Parts: sequence; structure tokens; C-alpha cells
Amino acid sequence: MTESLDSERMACWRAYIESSQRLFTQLEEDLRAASALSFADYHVLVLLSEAPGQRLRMGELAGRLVFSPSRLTYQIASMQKRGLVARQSCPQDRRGSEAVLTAAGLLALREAAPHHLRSVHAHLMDDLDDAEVACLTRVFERLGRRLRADRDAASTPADK
Amino acid sequence: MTESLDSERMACWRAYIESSQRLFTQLEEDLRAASALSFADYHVLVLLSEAPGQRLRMGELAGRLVFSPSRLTYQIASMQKRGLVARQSCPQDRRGSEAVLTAAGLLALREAAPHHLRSVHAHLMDDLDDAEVACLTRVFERLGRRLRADRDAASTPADK
DNA sequence: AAGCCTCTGTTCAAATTTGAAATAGTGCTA
DNA sequence: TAGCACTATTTCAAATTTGAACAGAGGCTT
Repeated sequence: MTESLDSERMACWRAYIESSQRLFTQLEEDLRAASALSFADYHVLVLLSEAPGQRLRMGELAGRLVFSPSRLTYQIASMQKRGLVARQSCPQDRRGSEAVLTAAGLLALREAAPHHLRSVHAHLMDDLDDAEVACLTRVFERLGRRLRADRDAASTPADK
Repeated sequence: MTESLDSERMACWRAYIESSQRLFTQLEEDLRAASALSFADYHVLVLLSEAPGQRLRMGELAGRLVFSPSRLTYQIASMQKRGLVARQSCPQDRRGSEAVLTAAGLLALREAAPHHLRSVHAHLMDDLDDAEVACLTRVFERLGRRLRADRDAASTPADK
């Protein structure tokens, strides 16, 4: 009984890992074929385009992308070279800097978005019925909340 | 209506991506903290330990891990240096080679497994109810089947 | 049995990612 | 207001990953 439960969960876990890996690989490939952008580039552009002033602090961006600080520094430097973003040092806090979306970056995003969205739908979303969407949303939003909370708790030494 | 559906799916998609990224990062971190193994190392060991003769062809392994051929070559070379696996050229087909689990590799897997499983349960599985497990399993097994089929179809020029 | 594709893996250089230090700036406390 | 303990980000070297080019078989077809 317990074993059966466990093995069911293990099968679930394996299917999730393998399929996710495969999906991310496929989406990256599709995106590169359609657009000169990597999945990471695309994601940066989306976040910046939605941010007020189309700009975000490095730390904020790193947190949302789930990138290490140094990885984000490299990522933004690379995008800056290609003209997709610009950098400005933050006026409030001179330690910080922010990445700002450029016109070229916005254009690149607009050109890539339809292809990418089509790809996401074709590989994943179109196959899901409403109940499945609801289930995945519930599960992954809960998971995200927990993991963010764990991370925050980990950075604070915590009381006792 | 259509828009609402779309935005629901988009929210689902985003939660899935972000949480998955965070989860994989966390599991990798936990595993490294408990065991000298990376997530990739662990996965290789699991696959080999389950294979008949505790050995697998490079291509087979790459396919299951969703690794590029060169990435797998590097991965196995690295594990071989650490004594976790050995390599043998394949008797049937001299082009090929296989990775074989060593005693040290099996031991490392056995030592790491409890920690890793605990981590998987703590971060994800324990929070899921049976219906959610069933839903995820269904969705991701279907997704995996489709993606594997797409990949196979892509490698064959296809008829018309 | 030579010629010619097709597989399997590997190699190599370039690009990316990691993790530990280094830099710089903030802000609290004595 | 000097000193300290943080914080935000960058830098740097080492490790990993990618993708294209290669080398070594197989497996026909002629």
C-alpha cells in the first residue's frame, strides 16, 4: 500500500522531470530557430516589458528568473552587446544597477512572441483540458510559494 | 472568453516554468550538500543501476537523460575519473561504447538516495494529494510521449 | 570489394554557468 | 562620524555545455 503509493509518486516524479527537460529543450530549439533569442533572452525581455518603466534591478531580475547573480550579470552583458537592453546605475542605491528594455529589445520580443507562444501551445498547452490546467496551476503556484518561502527563510538565520 | 482562457493558460505556464526551475535548483543544491553528486550524476547512476547488466549504451543514456551526445561524453568522462562508472566498447557494434556502473558508483547511489528522495518528497511530493499526482502523471506522461514522438519524427525526413 | 551513405561517439573551440572573492555603497552604533 | 556589518553586483578562474567537424565502424549497392 505504502509502497504502491510511493511507486506511483515516483513514476509521477520521473515523468515530470523527463518531460520537463524535454520540453524546455524543445522550446529553446524552436525559439532559436525562429528568432536569434535564447529562452533566457526571451524571458528577460518579457519581464522587462511588463515592469514599470520597462526596467528592473539586477537582483529583482535574478530572483524572478531563478538565475545566480553572476549568471545574470553575464546574461545582461550579452544582451547589452546585442542592443536588447541597456544598463543604468540605480539612482536610489548606487550599489545597484538596473536593466532597461531598449526599443530594439521590445521589437525583438514582439517578433519572437508569436512563434514562441505558438510553440508553447503546440507542445504543451493545447493538449491540456481545463481541469488539467487548473490542477497544474494550483500545484505549481503552491510549489512556487513554498520554494520562495524556503529560500527567504534560508537567507535569514531564523530565530531559535 | 478566449482571452480569459488564454491568460489562465499563460498563468499556468508561468507558474510551471518558474517553480520547476526553482525546484530543480533546490534539488541540485540539496543533493550536492548531502553527497558529492550532482543531479546529473545521480540520474546516470539510477539509470545504470536499473539497466540489465548495470550498463547502457551512450546513445541510450543520452536519450533518456535528454543530454546532447557531447554533453554525455563529458559527463561520463567526469564520472569515470571519480570512479563512479567504467567504460567498455560495445562487443556487438564496435562504433559504440557503454557505461558500466562500478561498485563505488552503486555505493554512492545508495548513500545519496535517501537524502535525495527525502528532498524530492519534502519539496514536492508530500504536498500533492492523490488526485494531483494522478493529474501530473497523466499530463507529463502524455507530454513525454508526444515529445519523443516529435523527436523521432524529426530525425526521419518523413514521407510527403 | 570498392564506393557511398548512415550511424555512434568523440574532439575542439567557443559560449555559458558556477562559486568564491573582490568592489562599492548603505546604514546602524558607539 | 568612524567603524562595522551588511547588501548589491561584478570579476575571475574553473567547470560545464553547445554545436560543428571528425574518425571509425556498419551496411548496402553495384
